[in-house]
Amino acid sequence: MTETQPPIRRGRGRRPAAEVREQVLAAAGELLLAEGMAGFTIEKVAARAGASRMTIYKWWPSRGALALDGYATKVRTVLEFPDTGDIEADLTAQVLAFTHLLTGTGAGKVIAELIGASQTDSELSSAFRERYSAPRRALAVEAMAKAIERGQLRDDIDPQVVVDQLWGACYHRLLIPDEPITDEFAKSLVHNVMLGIKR
Amino acid sequence: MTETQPPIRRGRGRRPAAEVREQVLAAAGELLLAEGMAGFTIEKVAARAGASRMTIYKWWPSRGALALDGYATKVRTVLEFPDTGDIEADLTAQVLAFTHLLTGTGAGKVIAELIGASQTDSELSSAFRERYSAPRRALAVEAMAKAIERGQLRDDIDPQVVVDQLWGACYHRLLIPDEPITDEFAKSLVHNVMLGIKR
Amino acid sequence: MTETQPPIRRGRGRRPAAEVREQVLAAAGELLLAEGMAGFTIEKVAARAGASRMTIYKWWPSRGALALDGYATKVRTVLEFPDTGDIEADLTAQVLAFTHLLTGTGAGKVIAELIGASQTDSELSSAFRERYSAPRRALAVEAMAKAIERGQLRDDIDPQVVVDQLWGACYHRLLIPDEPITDEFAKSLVHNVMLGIKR
Amino acid sequence: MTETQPPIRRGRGRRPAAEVREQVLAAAGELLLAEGMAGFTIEKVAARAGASRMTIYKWWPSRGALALDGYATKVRTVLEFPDTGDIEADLTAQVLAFTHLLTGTGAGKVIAELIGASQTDSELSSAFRERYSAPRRALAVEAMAKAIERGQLRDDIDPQVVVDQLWGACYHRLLIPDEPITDEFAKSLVHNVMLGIKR
DNA sequence: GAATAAGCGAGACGGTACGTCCAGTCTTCTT
DNA sequence: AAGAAGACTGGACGTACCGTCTCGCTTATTC
Repeated sequence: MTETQPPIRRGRGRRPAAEVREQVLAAAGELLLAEGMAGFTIEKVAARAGASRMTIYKWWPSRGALALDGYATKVRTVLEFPDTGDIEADLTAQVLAFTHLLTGTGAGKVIAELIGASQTDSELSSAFRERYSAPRRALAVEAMAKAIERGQLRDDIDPQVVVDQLWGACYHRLLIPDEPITDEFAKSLVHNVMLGIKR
Repeated sequence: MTETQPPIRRGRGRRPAAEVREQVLAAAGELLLAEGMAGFTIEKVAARAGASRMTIYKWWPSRGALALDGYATKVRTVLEFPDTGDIEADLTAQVLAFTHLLTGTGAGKVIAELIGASQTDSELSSAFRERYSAPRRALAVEAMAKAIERGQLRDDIDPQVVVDQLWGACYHRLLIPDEPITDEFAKSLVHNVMLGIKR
Repeated sequence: MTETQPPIRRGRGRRPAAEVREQVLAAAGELLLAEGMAGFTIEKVAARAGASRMTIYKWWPSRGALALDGYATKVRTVLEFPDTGDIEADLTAQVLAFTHLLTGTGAGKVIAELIGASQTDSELSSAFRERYSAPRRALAVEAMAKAIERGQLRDDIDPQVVVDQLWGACYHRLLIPDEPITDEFAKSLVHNVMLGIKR
Repeated sequence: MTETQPPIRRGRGRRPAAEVREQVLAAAGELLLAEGMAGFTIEKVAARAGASRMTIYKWWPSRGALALDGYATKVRTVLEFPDTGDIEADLTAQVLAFTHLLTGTGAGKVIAELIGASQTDSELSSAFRERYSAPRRALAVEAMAKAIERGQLRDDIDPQVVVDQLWGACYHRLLIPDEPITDEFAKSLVHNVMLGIKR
């Protein structure tokens, strides 16, 4: 059986869109991890992918949108929020997982730069919210809603706000690194908001 | 307000450094408010200020650093954290003031873009932290430390974490606007963290 | 006149070659008159004709060849050189007719641009000579040959050279417009070459 | 005496305009002769000259204008029309010199392509006329005017028209090569127009 | 009080990337 | 089986800024 390896046809004619998209996304992801958003250029992505700039402009609305897609292709994180019945434990686990993602791998820098770029790239901004932040926020909110039903949390709180106080606090230290992101920090976040800081 | 008075054409010769700096900063501030970071260009600042690009490069290490300086010149916010003895009221007042700054004026967008640009501009990043975020963080931490001494707050909490849970949550909604920044939100932030959300 | 009628969308399937050719040529002629060679693009012709670029490439070897064909379709000049027996009158009439063609309608600009493009498009160059200039040259040469036989012209002259001195002179003023093309000019051309300029 | 050889400074800073212009023109001339107008690209000229495209756009209004300048730099023909007192001999000599220029060297092709490009490049068109064709036309006209004064030519002729019948005829065969450009042709041109072709 | 040094404005330069246009090639779908 | 539709590479276009560098001035400092 002669492994007819994927030919990766080149030259001028038409190629299956899927093949091109795949190569472009791979190149985008690699470049993003290698150089960060500062060196992330449509020109460089095109060169790396062996594709034409025109093709990229046809499929992606902005530099940032391409970067996000490239990153997503590279990382493809699982989207889950296990419900053990103990909301405090679950929140702690999730926040810890998030801080580990931010600090443990190169993902922290990339996410920070994507959020940074989204401040002046509305295409990236909406793409990031729709495909990244909003779904994650929804999962956490849902888990807390269930906990309220179970009577584990007060029923007069807004879970959306709690999300900002847990994950938003982590983003804060990521984007404005006055203070470091540690496990202690992650645990304190949950602890504070669960028990309150009032004496 | 900032009466862009006639460019004061002074010929090409040497001018006092102070005068030049002043005009450059004014121009930078105006341009930042007018076009945002996206259109904020050293070239445009130089043209607006009637200054040479060389001069700007001599005094500011990066585009972002210049933008921050220009913004600071334009807004020059007061730095204070009144201590009434009631920590909950003080925190609420401060967080509300902050959200009003972010939403009420054009400052929100500028701050967001500055933080965004700081992700790929280390000069801007450190300048922002040293001159903007760190001092404000210190004030809030100090206020909470006093409240701990007064016995109003538990003594096993880390005020630094609380800062992230209050101000960081606001930054979260500013930078990733999945949810809006409202007065209700601001008040809930303080309330949640003071009493805790556990039933 | 040329009523650009609605593109006749016919779906994607096969169409009779003749129909396609006709529509492409019509589109080419219109576009040429409308925008000149500068804006004459295979892409635009295809769009105007509702045809595929591939089809055009299959039938015409170059942009210029298509333009020439389109022009010929649009103008379809009569090819005649009436012989009244008076060679001087006939030459004057023909040269005048030519200058009127060049100046009176938009044809002058188009012919000039076709000749211009033919300098870097060998397909266009040979097509233009074979289908346009050579036949006209032959007619004039033939008329003069007859006049030589009739004894109206000297028998030691080369009619080919005279063609260059009459029509070539007109092309000269068309392509390098230092001097205008007037009736006076046309008449002088014939007069000079008939009688000579020597005292 | 350490021969401080001309450094041909490179790098980013400002270079004397004259030096850059010189190198660009040299590159333009070389490229024009090497590839003709078809391959004559601002991009290639810039690369060859080690200059920035922006610089070229700043100094030359169009591709054609640059090509003409480059050609002129490369060839720098003498501009003269010797007056021996015998107008027929002088015209013959000049026309022959012109045909030799067109056929003997690579100049013919280049001139043809420049005239060709000038049909869709108004900057080139006016530059060519002002700097190339008009002065040459004026010289020939002046020589004939003197001959008229000397009584060698009829005083009712327009020298401008004669120019078209001599040089224009040559351009005709250059641009629409139905017939070749030979010495015989050149001599016939003058002969025909001097004596007339009428029997 | 005149010479000198320190900057400054102006702006050109090499570069990099942008976003666009078209050429020419190739494939898939449709009639 | 031919044509439409249209995606693809490639290359040039003209533009915008970047950061660097040189001029010619003008002012402030020094002799």
